[in-house]
Amino acid sequence: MKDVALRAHVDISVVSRVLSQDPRLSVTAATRARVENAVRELSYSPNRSARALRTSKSGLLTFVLPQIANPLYLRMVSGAVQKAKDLGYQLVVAELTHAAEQLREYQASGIDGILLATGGLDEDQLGEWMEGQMPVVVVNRTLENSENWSSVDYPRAATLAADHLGSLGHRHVMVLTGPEKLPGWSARSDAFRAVLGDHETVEIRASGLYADQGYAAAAEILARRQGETAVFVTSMMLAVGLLKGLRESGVSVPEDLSVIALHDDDLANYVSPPLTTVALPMYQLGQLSVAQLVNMIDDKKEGPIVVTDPPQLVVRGSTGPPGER
Amino acid sequence: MKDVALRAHVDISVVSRVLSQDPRLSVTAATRARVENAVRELSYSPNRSARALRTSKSGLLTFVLPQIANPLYLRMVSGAVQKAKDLGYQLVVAELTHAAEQLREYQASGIDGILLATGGLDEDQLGEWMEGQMPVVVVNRTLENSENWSSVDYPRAATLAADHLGSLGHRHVMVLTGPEKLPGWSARSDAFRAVLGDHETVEIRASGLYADQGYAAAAEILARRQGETAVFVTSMMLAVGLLKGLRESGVSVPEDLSVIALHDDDLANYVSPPLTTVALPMYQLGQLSVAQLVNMIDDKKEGPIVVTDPPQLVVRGSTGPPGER
DNA sequence: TTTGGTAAGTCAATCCATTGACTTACTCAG
DNA sequence: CTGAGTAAGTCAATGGATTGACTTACCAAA
Repeated sequence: MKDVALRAHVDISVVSRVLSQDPRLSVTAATRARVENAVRELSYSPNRSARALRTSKSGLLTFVLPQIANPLYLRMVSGAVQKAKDLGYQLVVAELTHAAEQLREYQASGIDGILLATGGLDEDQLGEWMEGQMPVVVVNRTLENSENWSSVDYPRAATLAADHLGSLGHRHVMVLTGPEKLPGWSARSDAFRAVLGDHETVEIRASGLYADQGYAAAAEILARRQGETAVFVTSMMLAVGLLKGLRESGVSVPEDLSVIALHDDDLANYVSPPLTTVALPMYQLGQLSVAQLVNMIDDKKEGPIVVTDPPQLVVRGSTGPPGER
Repeated sequence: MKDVALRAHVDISVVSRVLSQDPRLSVTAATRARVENAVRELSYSPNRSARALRTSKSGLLTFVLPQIANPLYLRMVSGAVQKAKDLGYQLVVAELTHAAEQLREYQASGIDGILLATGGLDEDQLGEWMEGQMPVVVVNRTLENSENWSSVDYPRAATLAADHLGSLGHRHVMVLTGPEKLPGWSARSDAFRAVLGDHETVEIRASGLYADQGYAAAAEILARRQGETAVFVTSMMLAVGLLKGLRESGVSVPEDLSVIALHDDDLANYVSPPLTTVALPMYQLGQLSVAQLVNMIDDKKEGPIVVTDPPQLVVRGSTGPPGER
């Protein structure tokens, strides 16, 4: 920066102010141009560490994930990386371990804010994260005691799925959800019930959110089935496992049983039969969550965010008209 | 740090030296203890930005990926994150865009080193990355003009696959590989040929490394097939797509054609039939690559790394004895 | 001609840790 | 008792950018 100042024949403070667009500085156009040229000629770019030290902002955000290797999260991460870059931040990824410990660490390492994709933490556990003085946005779920969350439109997605099944002629449907009693989750199945009518819908809880647990849930689904002709699954990986379970039990999809799931991924194309899904804008969710977090960091207040890009029904082979039985 | 020094009745330079284990400092055990207590009591931890400024080391590594959402890379990323944390670094993720531009950016942002998972760059393009003065480790492939790469043992993995097919009775096998003429890739199929004998093996090149391209390759495989009873696929996602292509063409796996692929992922369980694979230690690859990169940063010389954990054959449903045709 | 006001910059402290050079008080050999 | 040597610390410059306070020169109004 000193070199730039020298070359432009100004004080380094002018350089700093020009670069950071300080409104309190007034400069002639000529001076400004000299500075900008010097910056270009020396291909100068400010030292992040120095800036971080002075401003006590590191320009780093951490995205904390329960497990890195989950396709669902990746879209979000991808969107978050992109947006972070646009806003001048860098995104560090980390796996969820112990809240208190991790928080201390991030505090110490000068992270500016945290994106938290929890999958399966209850509000108490989340409390630990929110109580620190570090900005945290909880991604992909709603929260009752806080505004710092972001989500996609699950009720609407569930409605889309229900409409699809309804229009195929299904009247009795089971719901397969994850283990938690999370506000977000129940909204999914609530919206779903609304469309198909009020009668009792059997809801099965898988013990997790991954394919294995969906596979394991197949048995329970078949055992408790009473004339239902379709299964609505609230998370794609569960459905992938379920499909395998059904296949091995000799249930043919969609003739015997239709399956539809929330969330879409390329993978849905490659299971057999290809899985009908409702695609949700997870990339945008990542982007908007970063924007929201950065706003918090900058003390611009902002409420919760629900991504407005509409869910898309992706019809593949796992849904069809109910068979006559 | 000043507070700690005050509390321990020493100069802050003593604190600094105790904390960074400077061998040039000599202190009495008592003084050292006082410092350590003060650190604990104030739960002090050094300011990363200040340290970064002073030492011009940011403690940040960037893992550059062609696309974040690929399960293969994720294991590596996961291992890398873990190891980086152990070594006191944080891992930033980024998607591959334009080399020169990205390099400048990382230089400016004070990144200490780069892990580069290229999938499909040729050595020229890689050259751009290697020529800067920034430490770069190219992950998951070999390089001819540089020592800065890390890989897993592909020849051995290919041998395992070949042995498996051989012991099932297959004698004529096709190979489906990715598009590049990369040293790493040909090593895979070379080792493979060695086991099954010298006769010409038909090698099909998919136009990419993802499921779609495997799907597209199915047609070519069937067209060029001449009595081969198995396909060896050098990358799992290709095989996943291939399986779908074969299914749609009415080829039954493994009765008509066995399929075996390199790399394993949970996903292999959920395609139909479940895919037989050779699992490679990608998590360890991520770990060791970080270790290697950090050594480079610290100027400890280190050659290329090949992860020694052995590949594991994972037999699932996509391989079987050749059918009589 | 003086005064006030403003545009255009400049000054210098500050963020916090690191590190080469230096001091001080001892101990021990001669 | 003296000088050399060492253990145990201390001093202070340094890294690069930011920012509140201050200066200087010039113009316009009275």
